[in-house]
Amino acid sequence: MSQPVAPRALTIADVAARAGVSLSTVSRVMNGNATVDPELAAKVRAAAASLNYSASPLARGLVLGKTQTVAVVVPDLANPTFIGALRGLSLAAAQNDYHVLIADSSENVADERLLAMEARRRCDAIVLVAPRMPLDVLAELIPRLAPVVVINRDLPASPAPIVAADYRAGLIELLEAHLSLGHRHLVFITGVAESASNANRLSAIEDVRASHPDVVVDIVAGGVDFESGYAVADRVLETGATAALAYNDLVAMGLLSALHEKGVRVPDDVSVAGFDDIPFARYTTPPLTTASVPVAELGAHAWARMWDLLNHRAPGHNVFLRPRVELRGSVRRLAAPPAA
Amino acid sequence: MSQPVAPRALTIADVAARAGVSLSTVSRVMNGNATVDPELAAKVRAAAASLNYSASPLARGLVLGKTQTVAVVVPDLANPTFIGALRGLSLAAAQNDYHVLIADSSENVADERLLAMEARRRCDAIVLVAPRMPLDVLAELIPRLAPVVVINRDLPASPAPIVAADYRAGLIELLEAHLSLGHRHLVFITGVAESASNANRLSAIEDVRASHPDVVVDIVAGGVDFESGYAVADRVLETGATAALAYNDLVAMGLLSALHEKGVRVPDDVSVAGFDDIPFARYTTPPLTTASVPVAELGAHAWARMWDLLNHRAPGHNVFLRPRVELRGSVRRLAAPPAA
DNA sequence: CTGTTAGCGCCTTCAA
DNA sequence: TTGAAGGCGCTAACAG
Repeated sequence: MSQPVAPRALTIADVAARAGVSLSTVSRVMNGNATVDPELAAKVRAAAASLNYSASPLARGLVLGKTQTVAVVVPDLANPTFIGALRGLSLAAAQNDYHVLIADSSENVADERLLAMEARRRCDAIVLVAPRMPLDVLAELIPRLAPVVVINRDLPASPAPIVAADYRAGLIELLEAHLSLGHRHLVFITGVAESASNANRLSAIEDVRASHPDVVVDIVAGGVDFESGYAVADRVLETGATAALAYNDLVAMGLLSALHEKGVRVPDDVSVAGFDDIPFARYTTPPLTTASVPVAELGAHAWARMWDLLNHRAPGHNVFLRPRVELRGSVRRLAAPPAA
Repeated sequence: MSQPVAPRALTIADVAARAGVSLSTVSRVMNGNATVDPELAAKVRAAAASLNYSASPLARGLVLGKTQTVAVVVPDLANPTFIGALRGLSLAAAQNDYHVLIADSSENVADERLLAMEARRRCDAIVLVAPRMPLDVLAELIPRLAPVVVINRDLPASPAPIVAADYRAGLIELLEAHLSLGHRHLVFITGVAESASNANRLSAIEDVRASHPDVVVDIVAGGVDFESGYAVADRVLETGATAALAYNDLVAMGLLSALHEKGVRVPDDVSVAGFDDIPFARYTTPPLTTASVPVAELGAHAWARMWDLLNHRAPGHNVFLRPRVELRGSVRRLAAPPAA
């Protein structure tokens, strides 16, 4: 036997009948619109309360042309970064009585375009988290999805507000932190070659190389997951670097694990750092030094921009959050500092 | 300047005009309903295609009384279990052209009821993940939200289909696995006392105690997070148990960390196990033995039940997924087994 | 200040 | 087979 369905909700007509007024009066009272005779208003409110009435969002949406809902397009709900952003956004949106629809493309870049357009039809706006979407597709898509807020992409002259972490600046800070600790020979484990965020990282390295001619930064091809980090341990060690910086925490954790198995001590034999500060970074052995990306804040800022857009206000300036260096046990000081 | 909004979508009237037919004909063609003259149908389809028309989900929703959307009520998007379920559900729902609205109560049990009812108004059904919601509230709420599917609660004679992990059975298996490895003195670190899932765990322990009179299982009060595990290390060691089983992986990881700092070797000095198999459990040092809860499958099963409900079919039987023991490096064999 | 009317965009009887 | 008309539940002009 199938589960009985909740009884049909009451309509505005039920309330009107109960209160002995017209539909419009009820509507007005419910929306606090025009002025209504206090006595009637009270009657209406009483009727609505006793009937436990609330207006159908669907019907309101149709006539008002707005759904009180935004869709978030994410590539993969398994990724802590996206979840964090989703969470931050969802909480902030709820504060403004907005709802969040999720559109998980499950890493299928090809479908992302359609998915977003589809989602847009049932929503008032789109929050786009699409790290892999080609720039030209993005450029064509944004006007059709508007209002849109873009997370973690740096689009030149984007018509859509952008909220992103500044991975480049973050990595520079992380590299500099290593230099301050006396490291002069580093090795960076890359992500996937094609990705924009990987280019960011490499550009940061160029920057540091240029400003510190005495420093060597080797590059080892890596990946984005634990296994990648695990796999490159030998190549990392071969460089002879005193510190290894991984594309992200997952890779760093893989490296940590491989080094542990090989009997290479961290940080005594080699220092290791990650990037992102995912929830478990602080719980590795030793705790992982990393650059923390405030993912929930990303979501909250995205909502702030979105809220402006929805209210036809100029959105706040594009915001780039600087990841913060979290120095933990996996990185050690190389030379004793001069006495202060 | 505010971002321009996407142009208003075309209506069925535009298509009708373009094809030179009536609205109803377009509607029929779009829905493949009544039979339409093939020639006309072709014209309509051509018009729709050239105009890039698709029906307004909002308007359809209003007249059809269904939104093609379900809401998932979760206590906290930061919890890997809920995310896993959400992901599994979202992917499965998408297969059936259904959309997922998230309703994050941010652990606010008091608001959960209202949140769910609110969400229900804009959706066709509710998936409820509410581990802390009192039974009586649940009982009162379910009929009003129907159709509903409940995740990870074991309600006696529930009118709503249930999809859950069998924590009790899982813990028994995990305990037995320890016994097979020669452990005779265990210690269990509890979660929060009030929670139903904690009661499950304790009941599992009673079960094992009863069937193995020679085995000692001590109990230490713990919690649900890393810090709790970290804090109870001394009390765990004081028991003299050869193996510690934590309420969940987070607690186990905290314990692991504290033991490491104290110079207590795992698993040589003491074995440690968690529960859940969160994504990072395999990456601890040593890799954490645990009982893996298939969270994404939970979501997929939930959707299957939901799909039945939505199609007025009797839903599949309630399903309890048995967590699987994942024996990893954090637990060791105590006595050499007799030669086979 | 209140009620009547006309849609929002679509689907579905009902006649033709 | 097709078109016209009514209505899903609500809001926003428009009269009164």
